[in-house]
Amino acid sequence: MKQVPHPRIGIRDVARRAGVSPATASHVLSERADVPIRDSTRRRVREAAVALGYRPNAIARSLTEGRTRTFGLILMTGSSSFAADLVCGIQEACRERRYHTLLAWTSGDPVVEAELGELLLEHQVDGLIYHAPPYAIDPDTHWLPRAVREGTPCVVVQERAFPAPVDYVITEDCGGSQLATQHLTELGHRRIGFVTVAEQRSRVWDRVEGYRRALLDAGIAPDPELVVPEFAARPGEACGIEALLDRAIPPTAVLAANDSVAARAWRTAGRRGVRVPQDLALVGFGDTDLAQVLELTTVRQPARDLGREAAQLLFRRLQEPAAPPTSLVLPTELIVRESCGPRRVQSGVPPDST
Amino acid sequence: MKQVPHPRIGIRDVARRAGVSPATASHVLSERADVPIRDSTRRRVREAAVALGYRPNAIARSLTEGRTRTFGLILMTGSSSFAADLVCGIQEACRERRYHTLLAWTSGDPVVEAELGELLLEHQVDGLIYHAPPYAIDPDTHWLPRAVREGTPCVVVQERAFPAPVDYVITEDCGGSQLATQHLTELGHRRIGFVTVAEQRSRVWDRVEGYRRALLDAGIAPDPELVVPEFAARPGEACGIEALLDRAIPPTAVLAANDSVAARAWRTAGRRGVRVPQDLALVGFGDTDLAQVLELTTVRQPARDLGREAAQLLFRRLQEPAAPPTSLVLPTELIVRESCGPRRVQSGVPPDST
DNA sequence: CTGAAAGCGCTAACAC
DNA sequence: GTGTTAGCGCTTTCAG
Repeated sequence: MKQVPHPRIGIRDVARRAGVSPATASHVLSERADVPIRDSTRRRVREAAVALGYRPNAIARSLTEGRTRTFGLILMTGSSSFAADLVCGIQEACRERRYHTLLAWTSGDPVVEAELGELLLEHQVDGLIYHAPPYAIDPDTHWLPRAVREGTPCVVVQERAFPAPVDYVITEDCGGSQLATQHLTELGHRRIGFVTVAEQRSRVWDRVEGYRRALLDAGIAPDPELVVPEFAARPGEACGIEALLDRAIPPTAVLAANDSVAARAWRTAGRRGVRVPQDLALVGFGDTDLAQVLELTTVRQPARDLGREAAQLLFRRLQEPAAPPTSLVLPTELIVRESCGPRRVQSGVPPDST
Repeated sequence: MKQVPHPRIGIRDVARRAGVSPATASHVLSERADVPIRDSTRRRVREAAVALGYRPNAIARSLTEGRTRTFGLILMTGSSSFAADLVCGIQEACRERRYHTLLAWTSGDPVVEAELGELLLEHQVDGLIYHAPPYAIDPDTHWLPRAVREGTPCVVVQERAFPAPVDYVITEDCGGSQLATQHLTELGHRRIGFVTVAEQRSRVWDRVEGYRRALLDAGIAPDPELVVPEFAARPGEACGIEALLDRAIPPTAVLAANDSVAARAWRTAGRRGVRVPQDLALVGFGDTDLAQVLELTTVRQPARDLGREAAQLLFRRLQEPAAPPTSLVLPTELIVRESCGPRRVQSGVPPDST
């Protein structure tokens, strides 16, 4: 019956019970190997701690140590699946070092973001992980560049240029897209479309670029007509897969800027009687839960690794604050599932024409 | 050029610059209306604070105030879309009160969970929000019941029985499922299947129960043959939608325990030449991003509201620690999209037989 | 090897 | 109205 209700017990209680001073207790409880303490004392302190159910107060500790063992995470992302994996990766990397994540997940309002960011800084986070769409960021007024100047390390995820000296982790989207396109050409497709997204995200640009390169490599001239935005610029305008299917000679294969666009394209095509993969090969981007559920061929972005590496970069910078800014590029990978079907014969071209 | 680099400035600096004592500065900066302070002084302090770019240290404040303005969130959930909405809801409710969320997102390992939970407690979170599958929890040894006993308020999300006095927020799944099933009977379906999930989650039970009730209401005897698990008990065994389609008289409509099961069913059916909605009406559960993308008829669970209410319950309990345990049940809602199609005529029964 | 004392940055009583 | 003092719970020199 060691019921210890409210009266939170502190290190002095442990010390008293073990018959030592708080300082000694602190030394053994913080596993400080460099301080020589008699083994019998060590044991006594530890026993006292368990007996009392001692739980160190991280707040007090933070105040003295001048660090909180906490990272702030600012998240504004469309794909919750990506975010979830990212978060899990971060937490994985943090676990062994007993670091935490203080979360600021906004729906995209920069004002809210700034407010939450400020809050994170008040809480003295040891570092920041930032993932948000690249709206214009003024280095002088935006909270993040200021925080970086004041010495808070920051790594930005999935962006390449940030107006402050930060570390980057990104995925190799250009290569992934190239691989995916090549897969389509190898399957026999010559007329391949791309549904992009409105925002001029550098990530999406890379994907279009990879697509272009693969086309060129296959001796196909990229047709600007076949690259269309998912969202209409003006209401009523045909957009996305619809626009592509409306072309005089519609593509036989389509890449989408992300899995969600691909999934929508799949549905829309189906409604028009265009079957995937029989009539249309489709590939997504991201390998989110959507792609997994739909058996969608896609380019895998290692979101979990992204999170893990982001945290690692932060840890590295805590040790070496002056290390040169790093950009880590993680490889993508083509995941072949069912949405492209087997090799097909191009219409108009006889099979194995000899 | 008010470049203030590293030397973090504290409240004493502000006080000095304003020509007041730290205490006074603290009073005005914490917006304490009850302390009478001359307006001119107030202004001076505030000006000094902005001029110096003062940022309060939340850690120090927490230590004195005895609370951290931080909630801990323990998340182990299958659906990232649900989790994302939940988190956003929590953050929404926290924003105005300047509360934070310390996150522990585990992949389901109870050992890791306990470790992270302990960490949250060390960080002195003011409250806990818990969402995880209901594996067996021993009230004597599990960290959460212990934390509750020691006085940390906790609200558990989407579970009904927890071996500790906590508050609950759940969704009205039984009613939602009933509504969905009723929708199917009204569409003319008499043979309706249900794909459940292996885990005996109380949430899923509710969904099956609602389905049964609606069947009974429509004068249809529930056929146990039509309730199948998504995952095979033994490898190789037919399961999920496959098992249902293999029945002598397969169902014309199927409810799934969640959207992801529904999405898989859709794909699997398609592969067997069974079209949704023409040959098979399908309804999901959750209204996750999956359902939205697929135009899947589903039962909406207000995940965001769930998060908001969870945080509210915590706030309430901080004010009234002794308030009786509360269970909040949030309404679900049938979202009709495309996966059930229009009213159909039951095979064998002539249309509008008069 | 261990303890005493100082202080992290802030707020809360209580003087003035 | 405002300043002084005393901690919050812990770690950390630095003596002993």
